[in-house]
Amino acid sequence: MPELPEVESLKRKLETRLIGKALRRVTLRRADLRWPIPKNLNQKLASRQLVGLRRRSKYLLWDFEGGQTLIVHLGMSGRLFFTESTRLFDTHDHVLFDFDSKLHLRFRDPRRFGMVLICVTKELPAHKLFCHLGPEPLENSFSGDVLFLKCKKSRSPIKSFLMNAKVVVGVGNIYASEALFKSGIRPSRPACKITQKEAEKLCAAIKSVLEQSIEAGGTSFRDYVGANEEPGLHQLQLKVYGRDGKLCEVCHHIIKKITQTGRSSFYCPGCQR
DNA sequence: CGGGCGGCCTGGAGGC
DNA sequence: TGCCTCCAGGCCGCCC
Repeated sequence: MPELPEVESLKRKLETRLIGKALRRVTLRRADLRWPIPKNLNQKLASRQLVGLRRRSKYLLWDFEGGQTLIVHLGMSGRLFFTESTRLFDTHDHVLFDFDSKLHLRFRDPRRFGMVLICVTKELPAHKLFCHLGPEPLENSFSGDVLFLKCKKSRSPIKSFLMNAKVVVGVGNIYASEALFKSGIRPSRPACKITQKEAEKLCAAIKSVLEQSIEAGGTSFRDYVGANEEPGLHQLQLKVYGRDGKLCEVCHHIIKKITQTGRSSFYCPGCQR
């Protein structure tokens, strides 16, 4: 389940090998993902040079010369990886990107929740996927003050609140649980009951949990692998996510699992108030 | 208008 | 061992 750190790690690995390379050919093997993949990808991108890779939220943005940007979202089970062979395909290999220098990249997504779209680079900020997004959690535009002001206006449980992309982007189920553990806040607390001090602690916890995960190459809990199909290592550092029934490393209470707005949340009843 | 939830998918886990 | 059910979850869009 790729979240922000997984997409960021992937971006860093891809850019060292792909920036400046020309995309020779795009082959679309299956277009019927949840959002259909446009059939004219090859027509728009073939023989164009990749001039930049960016990440916004969990979207990977590929800027090509000629002013087109490819938008890729890994959804739940999406993978993007280099491959030697251009022949052996899995049934879930939906798009093949053949770059110069025999760099073959493959987009595989068994659950087909992912997205591969194209947009004119200049029109990206106004695109409906991007125009309502909140701040990037690792940038200065996301601060304890900003979080506190937003919290005051909402009675949603803080865990659901953090997963709302209008509040902050890129914080999914794993890192929301982990950041709340780190800041000692129960996931069920109404956002408006968070104090200024707690908002500052929570903001810092979100940043540090995400940064540590990027450092470890992301979390490979189920589906995520890196550009060379290598798993991330951050799952080894998880304190509460997926650890229900086990003992908290800090206070030895039993970690609990609850459901909030249809998603599982994990917390320590001893550490989180 | 904001928040909750259903639908989209398939693989893997767990129960019988 | 095999079949069936359930669960995972990001995001959109509908509905209250």
